[in-house]
Amino acid sequence: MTVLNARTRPTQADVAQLADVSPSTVSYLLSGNESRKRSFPEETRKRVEDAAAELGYVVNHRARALRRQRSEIIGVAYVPPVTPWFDAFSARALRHFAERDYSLVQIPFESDTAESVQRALARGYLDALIANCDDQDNEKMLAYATDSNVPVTIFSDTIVTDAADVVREFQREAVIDAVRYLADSGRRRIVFLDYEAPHGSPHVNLRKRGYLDGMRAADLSSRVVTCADNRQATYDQVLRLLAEDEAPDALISFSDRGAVSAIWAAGHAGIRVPDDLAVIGCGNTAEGRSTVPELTSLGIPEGDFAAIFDHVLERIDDPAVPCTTLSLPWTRFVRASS
Amino acid sequence: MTVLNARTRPTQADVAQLADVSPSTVSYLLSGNESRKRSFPEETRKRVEDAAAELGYVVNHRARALRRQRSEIIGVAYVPPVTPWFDAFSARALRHFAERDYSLVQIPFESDTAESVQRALARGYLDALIANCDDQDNEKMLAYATDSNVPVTIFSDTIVTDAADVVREFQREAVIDAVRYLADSGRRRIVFLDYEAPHGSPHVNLRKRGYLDGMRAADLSSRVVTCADNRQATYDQVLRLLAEDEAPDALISFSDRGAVSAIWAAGHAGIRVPDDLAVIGCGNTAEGRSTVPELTSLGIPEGDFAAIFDHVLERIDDPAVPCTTLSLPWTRFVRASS
DNA sequence: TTGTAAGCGTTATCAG
DNA sequence: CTGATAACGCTTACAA
Repeated sequence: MTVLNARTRPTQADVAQLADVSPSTVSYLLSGNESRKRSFPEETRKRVEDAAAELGYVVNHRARALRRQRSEIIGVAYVPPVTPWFDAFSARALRHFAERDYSLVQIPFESDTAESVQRALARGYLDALIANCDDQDNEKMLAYATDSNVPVTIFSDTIVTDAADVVREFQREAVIDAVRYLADSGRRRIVFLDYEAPHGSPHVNLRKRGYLDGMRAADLSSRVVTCADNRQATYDQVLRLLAEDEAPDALISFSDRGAVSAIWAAGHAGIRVPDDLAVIGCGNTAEGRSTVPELTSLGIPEGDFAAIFDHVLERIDDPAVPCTTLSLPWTRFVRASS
Repeated sequence: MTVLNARTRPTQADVAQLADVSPSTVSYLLSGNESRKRSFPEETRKRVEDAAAELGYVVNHRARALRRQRSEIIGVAYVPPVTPWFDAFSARALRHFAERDYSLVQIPFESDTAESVQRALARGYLDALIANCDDQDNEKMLAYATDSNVPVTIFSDTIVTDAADVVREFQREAVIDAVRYLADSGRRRIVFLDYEAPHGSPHVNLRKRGYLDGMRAADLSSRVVTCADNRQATYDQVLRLLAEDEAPDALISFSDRGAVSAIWAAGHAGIRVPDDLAVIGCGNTAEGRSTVPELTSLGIPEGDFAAIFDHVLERIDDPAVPCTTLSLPWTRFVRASS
């Protein structure tokens, strides 16, 4: 004998009572699969739907999650501050999963502990996790994945594992290709703008690697300038660089952000882009599109995330589906700056 | 008669069996309150803890959420792209709530529909929601809040409601104060750099309002320059502005971002900041700290979010706690640029 | 000090 | 076509 609590949301039992059917009928009609639904007469279905509408019934997610062993929540983990790329990625994920009735949540975490991700995975309120972080953190993700049994997807060009789906971007190869592209168009003094890794993380800098390999292949002598992680500082450094006797005729930047600063610096040094100086960034972010001239950039092609998302859903549906390695090679988006 | 599924995580029943106690004992010991725990002899507790460790038991969040009617997940909703301010805010929230055993998730949503927030609230997997958006979206949040019964907190200087906690930032008053500050230090030609609202949203621009009111109070004639939402464009506009005959001797920008572009423009026009031109931004973001000279900015003081977070927790613990209006007035952070 | 048992709201099996 | 009924894993009176 339960007194109906006014503060509490209506349950299927309430709907059943009002529609004068059994709770299981309500369950079938309100959240069963389509074919099962069709086995009910139109009249019953309407009665139930009306009753639900009248009471403002909406399914209790907690109960459903327990019973179905599925929360219909997918998480994307990242280390703040958010990058424009990650922003775009989440937006695509949000839409893709929403169409399939999944919620998407972002889990920001601190790189040293990754505590919030660990908590999320241990508590098990996620059906899957997509992590966008460096290899150091990726290793943690793999560990959490194995002892929480939650399907995890990571982005890494180097890690080999069967504990998680891995997305390969082939960053190194993309930069090699960019160097070749510049060399082919006659550039000789190509300089790489690098950034110090945050927190002295020891992860491999594949973009720099690609630059060095590319330069060696083109038989050009390489030069790396390490910039401070700060627009103004980058700007100043590029300004000095361009004032040198043997000034570069092309720049490849670790990030679009650095490349944008370089374009500004060139502009104010009276150096024409791309005529006197070609500039290429990495990331293919929105920021690069709003400079004058527009920035050529290397990055993940838009529109190809679907394969990743779908594989995540497959793994949720059937845990026996094996982890795979997905290829999502960076593309060269040639715009006005090169 | 259930066969223990190998893929399934151990339950309290498994722990109980191994430790040779009843399931409720395990529950009390592993997730009961402290005083209850102390009523068990050390020996039992140790047996249970050892068994749990051996099996790698971790509480099933879905079952607990159903039973406790509480998910211990708090959401912060926002419209991408993320702002530096929101980044900082989430980081503080993450830490504050984590210390109290709550998870924090971010819910990005699209401003026109707010569908993902609606879904999250309807499904009820959040114990509370903090939304950071403009008044247009805030109205939606209020509607969702009332029909989902989830405690919601919004940021608004104008909305009056008892359906949600409201945080007042007093942006208008802060800008009035900034104008007075500039006027007192002898500035006369103070210009406001404004931005067009995205998607033509009709929300009140309290910063501009404050500027206009402040100028009137100081008996100065006002001038608003509306910039495109784009660093380069702002830069160019400020450059033109500074080349005028009656060039401004002070700028107040709607955002730190715009103020930073202004500082750069001044630098390249050979105009000294702050001697010839004072610059003040809004938001007190990290970006402003990395310019030369450092940017004076208006914004929420760091370290005062605790009151907001604690009130959220109070409302979770007791739904009868009434909604309040919290004051978190913007402060003037005077640095080198003014 | 510990165990029994009744739920939390939903889904799925199975019988009618 | 519909309705009992038994879980899902955990919490918490209440009983022993």
